[in-house]
Amino acid sequence: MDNQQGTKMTDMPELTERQSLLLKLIVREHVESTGPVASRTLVEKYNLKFSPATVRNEMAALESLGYLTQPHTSAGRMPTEAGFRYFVARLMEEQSLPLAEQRRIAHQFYQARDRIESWLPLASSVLAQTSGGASVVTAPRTMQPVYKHLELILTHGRAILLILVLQGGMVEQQMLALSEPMTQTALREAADRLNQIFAGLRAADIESRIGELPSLEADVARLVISIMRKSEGMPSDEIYQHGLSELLQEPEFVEGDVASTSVVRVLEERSLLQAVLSETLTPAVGVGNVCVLIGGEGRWDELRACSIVLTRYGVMDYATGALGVVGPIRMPYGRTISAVRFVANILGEMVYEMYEPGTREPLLDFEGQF
Amino acid sequence: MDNQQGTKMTDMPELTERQSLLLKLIVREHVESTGPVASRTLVEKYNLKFSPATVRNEMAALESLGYLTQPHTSAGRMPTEAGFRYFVARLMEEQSLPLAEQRRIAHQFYQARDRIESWLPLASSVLAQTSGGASVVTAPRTMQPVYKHLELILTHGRAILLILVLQGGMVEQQMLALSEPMTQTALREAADRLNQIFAGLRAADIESRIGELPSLEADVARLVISIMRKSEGMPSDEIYQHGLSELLQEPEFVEGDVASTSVVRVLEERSLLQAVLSETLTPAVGVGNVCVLIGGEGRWDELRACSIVLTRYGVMDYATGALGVVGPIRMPYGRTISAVRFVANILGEMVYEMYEPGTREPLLDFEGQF
DNA sequence: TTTTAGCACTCTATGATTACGAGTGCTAAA
DNA sequence: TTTAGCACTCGTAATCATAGAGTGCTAAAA
Repeated sequence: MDNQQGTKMTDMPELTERQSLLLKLIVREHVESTGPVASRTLVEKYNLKFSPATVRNEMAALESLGYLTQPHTSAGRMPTEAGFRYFVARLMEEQSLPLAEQRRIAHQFYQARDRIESWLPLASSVLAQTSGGASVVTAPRTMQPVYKHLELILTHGRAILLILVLQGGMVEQQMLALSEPMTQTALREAADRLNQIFAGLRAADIESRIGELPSLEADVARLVISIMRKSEGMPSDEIYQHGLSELLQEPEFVEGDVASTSVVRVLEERSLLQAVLSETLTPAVGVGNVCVLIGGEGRWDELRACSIVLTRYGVMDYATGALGVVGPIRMPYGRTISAVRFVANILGEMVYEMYEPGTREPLLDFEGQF
Repeated sequence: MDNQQGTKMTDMPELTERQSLLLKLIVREHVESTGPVASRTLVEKYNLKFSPATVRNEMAALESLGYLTQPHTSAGRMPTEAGFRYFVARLMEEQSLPLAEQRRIAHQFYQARDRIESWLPLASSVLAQTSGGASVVTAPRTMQPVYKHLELILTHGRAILLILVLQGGMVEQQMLALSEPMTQTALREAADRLNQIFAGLRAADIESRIGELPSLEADVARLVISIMRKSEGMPSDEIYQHGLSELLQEPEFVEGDVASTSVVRVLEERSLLQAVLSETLTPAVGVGNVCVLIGGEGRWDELRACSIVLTRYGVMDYATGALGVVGPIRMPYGRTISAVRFVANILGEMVYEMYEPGTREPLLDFEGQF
């Protein structure tokens, strides 16, 4: 199970069992306390069978392996990014959400089932609350968009508003300018003709039939194709987020320093966010697979101070979006990963019902649950 | 000209000419320097005809009127919120944007004219850059929405996706559940019938004709009415913002304190933001009127640390949105107000062209300018 | 060979003390 | 009414001493 990305497992030296235990405890303790953790504290708090001195020796070993650091000579140790990575890859056990919380969340989604437009904001707010970090949710996009309906609306002289409805109810709109003025009636007829020909087709199919069309329709068709193509590659730019203010209260961000500013910038600058989302998710991991980026992984400077837990949701090869949590590097990964996976599953289920309804057993039987 | 809201002008005691001058200079200086300003500094920097001692006397007077404060006994004075309010209402002169900047901005909008979906993000980013604060732009909403086109898409059993296109190209979507299953063809026919009857009508008109319809169509029509009604009152929940990270770098927010957190929360919590936007804008000020909220005006706790410069844009009684800048109380109001007004004008122009094209002289002749 | 007790050492955090300087308020004279 | 002069206040920065937390090392114990 390779839920790490960009880090080869083989890079990681083996640890003895005791070292593993200690690293695990140090991470746990550090996540709780925020600060460096001391040998004595560990021994006392976890009733270890060996002495602080032994712990110190092991700590020194873990430090020379690059998994721990000291802020200064006479402080305790805290995990490095590599330490967290090792932890996530090898030591962490997933902490699934308490059943009561799962039910509460499922119930919220159940109640929102008819209001499509509220799905993503809900997912975002649930994720933020559950994880304590800032959540990010992108709208699902079809990998192979299917034409459903086109609407052409005259706005001004030769200016037209084009509204394209794709299978699954996604709506894209764009303006275009005609080479010569037309009446609304003529436009309507043109749209109807295109709708008859193109309904149910993909971009490639439409392209192959452009030759048959008169020039106006052909122009429109080309625009339609470009819109459909655009949605193939990138994640949607419809992005929902929540919980930034809570995130900024985390001790590592109160410094008002470069750290916090860069996090805000990541969440604000959509292009940057999209880059992270898409580059991470392109090497498609399977459904249910969650991807963890720790400290920007050396690739994103703005993320140096934080970690991201990400996954795709939706129906693979059909319509997927991304969904994740941004938090401090010192993050309760086990819990966050569960939360992300859980919300992704519910949301995926709802999207699935929407696309190819009633053909598979739901992961979560909403109706049965209440 | 009453561009202040919620503060009666008559509350404001008269100031002597010299006091006005000093308040003006103190505000200007404080905005520049961030800190309290000293009597000596003022005299030297602005070559005043009177001595620091005189300035101190006047300052004491202004302080007892409530327009100035001292952080501590031996510091200079800085304006209070009331001081800023007086400044904005009486002393400030608007500083219109440099012509070059106006041109640059107009050019950007001109280039984006065909991509409707980029208008608001562009407005938002321009506003943030120009003002140095965080910008907020809501999508325009029609006060009296006009039905244009309806689309019913079968998704699953009795579940339907309803897409409603309003005049001006606004698109609303919602799910609904039918009482009994139907085919896509039947739905299409129903939608076509409704489209024929309702095209060009308002909610009230539609309501009066519900009686004529068979039950399915009547159900759908009721939903359509509720959607149209919803858009009458509140500002759109489609909100664009930009520049938060820059705002958080302002000295009053680097403290990572309550102040900065509450600002982030305001911008994040849409319901709160909508409350501010709508309550402020309901007592409709005329086009071109800009509204200034200083320090939350005692009504919004979360805004205590900041000011908002807001205006409506669009076509009154037809389709309007809100647009504004959130910044520190210590804000260059003259400049910000100009920026807000300028962007609102351009955006209003574009919306106008879209709604009722070619019938009035454009405020900004895009094409002529390049 | 591994573990551990003991101790010296290092570094930070905290508080007290001091000195400095910026800016005012007041008074008395112009 | 204005202003020069001066005492006074208060915050900031620097310096210093101290306490305490935690380690690293050494030598003894297991």
